[in-house]
Amino acid sequence: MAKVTLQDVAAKAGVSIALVSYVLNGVKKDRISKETAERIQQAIKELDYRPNYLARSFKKKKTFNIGLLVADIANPFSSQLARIVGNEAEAAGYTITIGSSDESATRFEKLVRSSLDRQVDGFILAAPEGSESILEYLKNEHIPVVIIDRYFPTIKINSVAVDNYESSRCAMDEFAKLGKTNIAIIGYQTQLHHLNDRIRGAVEGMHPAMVEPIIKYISEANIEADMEDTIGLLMHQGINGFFFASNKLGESGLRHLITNGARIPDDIAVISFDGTDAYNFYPNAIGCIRQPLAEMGSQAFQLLLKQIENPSMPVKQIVLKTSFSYTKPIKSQL
Amino acid sequence: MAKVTLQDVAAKAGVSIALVSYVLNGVKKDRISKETAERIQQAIKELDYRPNYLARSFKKKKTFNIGLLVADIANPFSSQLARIVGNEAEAAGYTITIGSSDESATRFEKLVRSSLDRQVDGFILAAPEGSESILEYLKNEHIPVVIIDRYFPTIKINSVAVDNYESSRCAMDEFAKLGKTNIAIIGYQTQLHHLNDRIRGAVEGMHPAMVEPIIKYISEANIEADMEDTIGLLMHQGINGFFFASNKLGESGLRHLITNGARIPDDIAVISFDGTDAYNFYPNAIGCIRQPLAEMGSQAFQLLLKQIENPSMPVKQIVLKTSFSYTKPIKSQL
DNA sequence: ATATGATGTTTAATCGTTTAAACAAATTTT
DNA sequence: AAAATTTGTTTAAACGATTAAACATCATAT
Repeated sequence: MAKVTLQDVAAKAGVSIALVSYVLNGVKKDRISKETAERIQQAIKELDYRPNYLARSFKKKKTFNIGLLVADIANPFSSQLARIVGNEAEAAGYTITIGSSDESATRFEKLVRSSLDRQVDGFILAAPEGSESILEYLKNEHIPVVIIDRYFPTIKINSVAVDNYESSRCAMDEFAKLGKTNIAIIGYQTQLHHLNDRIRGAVEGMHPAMVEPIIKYISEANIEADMEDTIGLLMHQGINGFFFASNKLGESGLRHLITNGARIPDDIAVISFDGTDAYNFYPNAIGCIRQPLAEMGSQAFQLLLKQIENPSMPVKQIVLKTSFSYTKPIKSQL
Repeated sequence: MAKVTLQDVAAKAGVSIALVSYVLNGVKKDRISKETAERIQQAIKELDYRPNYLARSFKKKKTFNIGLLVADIANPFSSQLARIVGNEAEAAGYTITIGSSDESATRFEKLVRSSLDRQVDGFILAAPEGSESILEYLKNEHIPVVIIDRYFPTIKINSVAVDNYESSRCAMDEFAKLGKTNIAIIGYQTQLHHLNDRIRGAVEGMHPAMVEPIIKYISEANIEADMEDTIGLLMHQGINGFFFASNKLGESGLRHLITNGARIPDDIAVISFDGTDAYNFYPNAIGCIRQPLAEMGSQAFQLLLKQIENPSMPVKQIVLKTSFSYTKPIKSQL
């Protein structure tokens, strides 16, 4: 019942543990006699030997485990990312340990520390507001890191993100096409650059025919109440185009637009940066800026892997393109 | 730059590594002189020493890591569970490693094996169809396990689940209240007992006034197409009550009910076992059997913890109650 | 004065691997 | 036939912690 170790295999095959290890890892292949190798393989099979990865990791100082710290694991953006990174990692023989910072820098730092204590080989991080110092620390310690979804202009560090500014700017063309000229831009009250880029992009994407947009900042801790107030107010100000800067904002905003009797898209057009499954339940077409999640996850992991294998790799900041499309509303036959 | 070890701390404090370890772990408190202890604490702080958990786990044969294998990490049921278990674990000083079997027994076994190789202290498992043999194996090896959400009648093993049969049976009373008598029951084509219990419960929950229910089995691999056919067919058979046996079935079913022009709940009432966020976007009230996710996760972890601490603990099978409620549809002011 | 006990600290083995270095035996080169 | 090389295998140290046991030193009881 006790765990089978190299020792047991070696005893059974009548060789030293070193030889078993060599066979197991395929090193010194040319030096080991065919018969011995076979005998060892046989013993491994018969005893159903399974290496103790803990011992191996300990000795080799490599855990094949990476820390993935997302912003909010309950958000489909995060959970899908986790799934993609997980698959990518598995294919490369790595496992991931997922943590959710819930956008708290304190919690984030705690998670980073605890992952470090567990000797992760690297990190993929959706770092929250105020996490610059811990990122600097990781950089100084030469710990492989890839920032995902976000970026921090003051820190030169590997990252994978989308072009938030440009995507938002272009989305305004859609409002223009539909003849919407009174635009409201709903964003978070935040210091995160990638989110503020969305606002900036939208603002600077206004067409000449449009009036000065109204910008509202929602507090993340209080989305529902804030949104209710905001939408209620704006409905009486002739807004005919809403731009929501995140999937959660859009979800909440849409709900309140409906309760306020908005007719979408005839009276009011809606564009959201990213979406959720719930959008597909909505009876009207919503414009969505789609993020290439699969590519983000895959690129982030590959970049991290390169960095793990070559710690002195020059910093690489990958910016991916988004795509734009409308949801296909379910049309009732009634 | 190199990692600070006990060795370094010991050298700095001018003591042996054993003493540092004792201070670190708070053992032999009464034997260590106050001055030495302070000197060591000082050295720990000055060097910013952080224990190598890998080494510790290796020595103590305890990783404080548990494997959480869910059915499908993309399903909110799974991801929320992961979040809850993760928090519960964190509070107890454990980490979790999440895997998604995607309901494949082969993949499930692979994940279990790989977690074992990494020396997890135990498992919380949403075991898929056909995983009995690997569960037996875990049981025989006395590896702490808690099955969650499901159960396997042939295996006596710790579990936390809801009363699927009773919940479904009682849900039929709702149809009765609404005067719905022609019920369609939509389930998965599966061998999983907890899912079939839902069907059985619904069937045996029929009221005398109801006609024999129609039961349809959807293939999980092909939900959308199967559901389209099924709903299309049933709409012409005078069905006025739909019971969906899972959140995903309900989501898909609702979509197709809308496209088929169903008027909910006037003509057709809908009850679903569990729901998703998308349900809240739906303009009509949907009956939902709600699972006590937080309690499931918490109980599962606590049960596992007890088992880890006392491996000879008698098997405990926890059955939790569900609750029933309708979604609050968003009403347009139009 | 000597045995006994308490106090404070160190020694050394151990966990299961990996891997450089040493070694012995067989083979090839001089 | 001695030297050099190749082939096949073993020895032993190391990774960073834990912990039982040993060891001093000092205080107290006899």
